Amino acid sequence: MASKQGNKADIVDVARRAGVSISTVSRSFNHPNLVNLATRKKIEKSVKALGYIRNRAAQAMHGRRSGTIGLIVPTIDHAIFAEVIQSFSDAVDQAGFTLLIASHGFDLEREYAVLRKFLEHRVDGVALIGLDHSEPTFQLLDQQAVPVISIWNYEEDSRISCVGAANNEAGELAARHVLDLGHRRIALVFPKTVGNDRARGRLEGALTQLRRQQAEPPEAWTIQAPYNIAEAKEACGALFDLPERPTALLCGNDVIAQGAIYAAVQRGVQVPEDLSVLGIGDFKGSKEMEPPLTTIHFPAEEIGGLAGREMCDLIAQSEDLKSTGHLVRKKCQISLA
Amino acid sequence: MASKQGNKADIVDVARRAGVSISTVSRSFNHPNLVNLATRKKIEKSVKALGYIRNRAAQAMHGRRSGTIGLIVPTIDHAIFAEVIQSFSDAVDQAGFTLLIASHGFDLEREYAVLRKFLEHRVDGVALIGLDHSEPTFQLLDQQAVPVISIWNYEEDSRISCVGAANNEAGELAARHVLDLGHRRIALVFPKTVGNDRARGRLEGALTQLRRQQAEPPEAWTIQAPYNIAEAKEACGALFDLPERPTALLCGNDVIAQGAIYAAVQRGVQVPEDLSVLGIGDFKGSKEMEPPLTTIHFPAEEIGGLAGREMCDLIAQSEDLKSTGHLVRKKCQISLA
DNA sequence: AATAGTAATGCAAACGTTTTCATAAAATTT
DNA sequence: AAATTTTATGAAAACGTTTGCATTACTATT
Repeated sequence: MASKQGNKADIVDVARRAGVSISTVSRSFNHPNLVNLATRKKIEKSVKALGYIRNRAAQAMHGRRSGTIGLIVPTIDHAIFAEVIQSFSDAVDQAGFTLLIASHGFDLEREYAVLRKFLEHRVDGVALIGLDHSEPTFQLLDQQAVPVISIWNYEEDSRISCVGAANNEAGELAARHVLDLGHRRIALVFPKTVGNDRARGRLEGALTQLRRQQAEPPEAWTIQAPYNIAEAKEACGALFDLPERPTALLCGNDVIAQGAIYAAVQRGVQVPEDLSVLGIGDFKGSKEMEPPLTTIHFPAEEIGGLAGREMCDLIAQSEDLKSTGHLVRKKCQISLA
Repeated sequence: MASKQGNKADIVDVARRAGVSISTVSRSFNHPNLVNLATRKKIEKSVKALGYIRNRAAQAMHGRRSGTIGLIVPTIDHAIFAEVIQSFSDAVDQAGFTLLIASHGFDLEREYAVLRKFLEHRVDGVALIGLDHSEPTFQLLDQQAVPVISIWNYEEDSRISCVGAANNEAGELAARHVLDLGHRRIALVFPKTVGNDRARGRLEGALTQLRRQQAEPPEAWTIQAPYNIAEAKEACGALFDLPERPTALLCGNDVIAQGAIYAAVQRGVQVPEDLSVLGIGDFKGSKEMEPPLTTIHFPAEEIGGLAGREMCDLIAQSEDLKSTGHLVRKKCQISLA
């Protein structure tokens, strides 16, 4: 019975078996250069023999970092969030952090609840999607002074640090592209914009550009579709069945655009001859479709990776206590794919 | 200066401000019924005033559960894993757990490393994808006696608990379907199967069924394509350009099938008139394609949710110490979508 | 050979909780 | 009114680490 009744070995067991004090064991993990090589070997052997695994919860109690970062997203099951989650995860993994993740289903009150839960776990940093958050969320972040970063949107006057691209520019670029192609009869298909600053920015950017060129679409050509290929297909189908059909379609994201293309193919509407369809997002596979989808590239992977690295930096800084409380903002470029 | 130099309030600060002992504060959180209502109110007020947030790391140190579950996946950025992650996350969230997530990029050594990291965080349970894992991984799980569940595959003699569907049945069902449609000239497009028991099972199931009906495809019609729409499209395109073209295509998953359909459309091959394409996975949007994709439904959402609930049960059981060490296996049904 | 410095180690306090046990006060029973 | 039970609370030990300080044993310097 190397250990007590509970089967798991702790640092005391390791120390006993190696014939040294627990301080030495602890040091051999955290400051190996302060420990004699021979002693270190003995400890290592003892660790192996007992199958000892360090307890980070206990470490975290010493004001040390917990080694975790919390990521809160609206939803995981989403082509583009999955991409950004992946690259964020890779970046923080590389720095040795463990990722806590939770989704709130686009409900900002649940977002607040998740944030509280993460803070109970003493995450070293928090990452959120977008810049639309509830006032209690902002206050809690502020009060707890936890390093925080917003992923996805760039805004020069954001309340918290952010890494992302400008959605309004994406909308503008999309609009400019179809205008440059010579289109004047342009329709818009966007998801609901309440509580969704991403979609709102894109829509506003597109509208601004269209108005500037006196090509604002009539009401009947400004339709809503959720982020869902089946419903988008149906909504766009209804649009195509109108007596007056647009010659170009600006879609809030690629899923909607894919639905639009399928609706067009279904009706024998030739893309791009009869109709230009433009997406935003540049999802995997969009370019490979037949007919191919033209789309504005939204650099999700780049944003996620950059945000992850920035998050780690922020944490490192906050550790130095010389934390200037300085916000960081990084802008990634959108482009025509 | 309500608190010490460090700005964050702890239970001692709360107790002082409320004029009670820390025991009482702790009790009012964990066993509120043992604490006088008036006292509880005072404590609550103090908590609010100080912005106190409980420290789960400290709780975890008392042999209490950490309240976390670790999920290790090959990759997050994957239509179908994203779906299963989402439903697993929802299920464990609902039980109050926090999810730790990490991806290993199909590298079983990294999987082992991630598992170790999770165990350092003293996760209450671990979930893995599939049943192919390294021997050290199995041994570590065993030795640490941590509740563990495998998501995705069902196998009646699995080494660890599992919740999933039978991939070989999916392959069989797919093959039977095209055979029933009268096809004899059938090609197979599957991803690499080494270290991927999902793909291997499907492929074996399909081959078994085809052989049974003397319709085993020639070598040239058994091709490999990664889980990637662009490469799948290209690989299938090459297949279609062969002098002898199959009349049906069995694809290892929907992404490959989508690539196949695009390759067909690109060449003017009519689906389903000239060619039947069958996918496995039933991704969002597969049915909405034009031409639509027929696919075997793999119940990812159901599996994730079930696995999440089962994971929580396993943890609850292991707490009771009467842990029989009994494995749990749940089979979800695949079906023609 | 005496001194100063360095390397290696141990002791004990600290971290923020939970929980067992003891005790005091109040409510209930006799 | 005394005895008993119940309710509410606090003191202190415990959880598994890290770390500042003290101690010892070398090594290098004079």
